[in-house]
Amino acid sequence: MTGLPKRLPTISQVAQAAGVSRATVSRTFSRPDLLKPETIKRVHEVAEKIGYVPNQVARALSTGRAGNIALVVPDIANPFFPPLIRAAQARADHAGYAVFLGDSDEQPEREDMLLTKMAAQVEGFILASPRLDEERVRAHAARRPLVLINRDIEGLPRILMDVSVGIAAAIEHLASLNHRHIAYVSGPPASWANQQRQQAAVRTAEKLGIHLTTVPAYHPNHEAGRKAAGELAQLPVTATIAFDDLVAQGIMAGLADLGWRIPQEMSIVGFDDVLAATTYPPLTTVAAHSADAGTQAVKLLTEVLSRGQIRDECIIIPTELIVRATTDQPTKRPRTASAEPRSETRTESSQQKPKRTGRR
Amino acid sequence: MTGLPKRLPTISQVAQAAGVSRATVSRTFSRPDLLKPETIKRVHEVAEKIGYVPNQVARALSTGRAGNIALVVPDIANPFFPPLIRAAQARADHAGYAVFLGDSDEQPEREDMLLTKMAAQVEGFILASPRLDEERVRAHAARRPLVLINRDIEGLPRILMDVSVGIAAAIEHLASLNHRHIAYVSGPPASWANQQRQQAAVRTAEKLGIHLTTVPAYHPNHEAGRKAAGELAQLPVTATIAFDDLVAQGIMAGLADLGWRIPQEMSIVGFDDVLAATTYPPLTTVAAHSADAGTQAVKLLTEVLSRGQIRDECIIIPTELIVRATTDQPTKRPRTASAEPRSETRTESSQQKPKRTGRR
DNA sequence: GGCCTCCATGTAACCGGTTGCATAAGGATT
DNA sequence: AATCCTTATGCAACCGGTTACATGGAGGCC
Repeated sequence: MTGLPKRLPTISQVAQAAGVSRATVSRTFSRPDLLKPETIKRVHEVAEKIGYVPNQVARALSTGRAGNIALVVPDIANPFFPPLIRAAQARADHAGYAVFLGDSDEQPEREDMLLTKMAAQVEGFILASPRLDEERVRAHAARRPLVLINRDIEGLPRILMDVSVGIAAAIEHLASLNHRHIAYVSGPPASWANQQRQQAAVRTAEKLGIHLTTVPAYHPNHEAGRKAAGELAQLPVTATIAFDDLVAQGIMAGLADLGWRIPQEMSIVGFDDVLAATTYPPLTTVAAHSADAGTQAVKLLTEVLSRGQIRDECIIIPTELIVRATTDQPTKRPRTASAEPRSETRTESSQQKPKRTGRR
Repeated sequence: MTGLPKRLPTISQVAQAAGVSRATVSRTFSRPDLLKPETIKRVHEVAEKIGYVPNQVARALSTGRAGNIALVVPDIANPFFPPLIRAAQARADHAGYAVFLGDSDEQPEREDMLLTKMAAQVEGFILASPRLDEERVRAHAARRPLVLINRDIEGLPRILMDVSVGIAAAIEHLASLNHRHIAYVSGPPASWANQQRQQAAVRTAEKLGIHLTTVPAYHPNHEAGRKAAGELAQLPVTATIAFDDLVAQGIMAGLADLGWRIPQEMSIVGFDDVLAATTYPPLTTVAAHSADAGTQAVKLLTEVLSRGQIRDECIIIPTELIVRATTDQPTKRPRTASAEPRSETRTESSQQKPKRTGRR
């Protein structure tokens, strides 16, 4: 048990020890071009010895530039975000900014609170998949430059993902494999991302003359997918597109519990490509390139910060189908008469299979 | 394209508009007990109208208390950390602190840099699984209170996981299922966590008279596990304990590629319980309760901050075996003569199975 | 009524940097 | 030698809060 660390060394201490003014020490670290090389050297030596590092807080107060940007996400634990966060950090670092990360826990009020508290400590905001209503987002954008990811609010710079390309590719891929009736397992109905994906799916299916049934999953996680599997098993579909990879993985587990083989008895397509290569079998999915979104957001924000102008820019990140091992031609189910109408029969048969009972 | 947001409203503007001094406005937000209720009300109204929020940066400069704590992790994308981060945030929030998150990308130098840059903006540090050498860690601890997670440096407050209990339980569990020869697939040899786990495994195996073989995986990820699976398949082991869940999942995928059935032909135990319920079959694992570690770390740090004393405290978080569906009694492999010596034969036979060829 | 206390608020210094302006020294120009 | 320019550095105000201390008015007490 010891006392707390004393205060950090200050510019005054360095100035005194080096026999120069505070201004000179300050310039050593911010505008060395104004000083004699030997002065710089001396100050650096003294600073090193004392353990002085410029105080970012004081610097922020006097310059108004904190050297930080805020990145707010709804849930760090959702695997969609970590790659985005890493990429954002890397890019921010590159531009001399540190990233202040906030997790809103999916709650709009927490999002609001975080933005308010952070406002003075950061130069700008990046809001990923914000849950806040448009009016509040605009209010925050009026205080600090703000870039949106996965949310389309006119007049604000934003990074969007063009889901339609990827979804269309996925459905075309399934169609070419001879699937004629597929399901879309949705995410949170209120989510902007879900609306985009669902609409794109409906539109493409219509165009290709494919029968599409929507099954709700509400929460975008494994468990919801697992539950949805039960419902899927009763539908006459041979392929499923899930809201995201987590849901897809849950569906795979749920169907496996019912004894279904993938992709033979059900083709599965995920979305986001965040788990993709780690599932078994490796998941066919629509890659959303979330890391790119993080990079682009920071790039856009730092441009706004340095140019002093807000650009009503909208950067679209293309999505892309990645075919792995969960999609294949539909096969007639060996255990039910192939042409037999549907659900009841199929459900029964799948329930006859021995069910795994690992505890959860 | 519009101009940047103007400066944030300041205390002076509020003071002027409310007809009081700056001190009074300040007290409205920090020591309201000193003021008349009606004054508070008036100031609040004015502040609300102007959109004033106390500037954390200025406050930090004058009080020396930033209201932030730093949490540095080696890799956000490793699923071990997000739950820890969330829990830490929640607890910090509770205590009135915001969390400044840094990702060191597993690089000691980045870790060093982050801590240096953040020093003035935070009141204390939490270092999760730090890669920095002990001397540097001590140097940072001398500047700001610091709590370690998963690293045992004497004299510093730290949160450790008692891996031995969980590992012992895992091996006893396997022993009781009649496994006599098991493998430990290690993580990074230099990692403190890996050393702990490996030692515990060796010790327990010895005590129970179980034959333990170590297989290196170097990187703690899915791919490394997948590679290790090839090696495992050639060993006469019937069960495997992996460095973490990611590696375990990779092993499962790798073995599945070779046509092995789990748990019938190989029992698998993971570590950390970060994926556990989402794999298929659900993974038996040693839960490390990483979220608890986050909570405890923040709790310890805030205590240190408010008591003004550093406690050389070491909080041990117990680990616990969670049995799911990847462990069972070893069965004789149906495709090889059960008593037959080993590897070559077994390897051949597994390669006869049709191999899945999803592209990666 | 005079004095003391207490309460609510104002005054001004301070936190640790940055930066516009002033100044001094040295060199070049004429 | 006087003037001017350039370069290197110091001086002091400022960023937006906090807080020790000062002040003034109201109420209590003898």
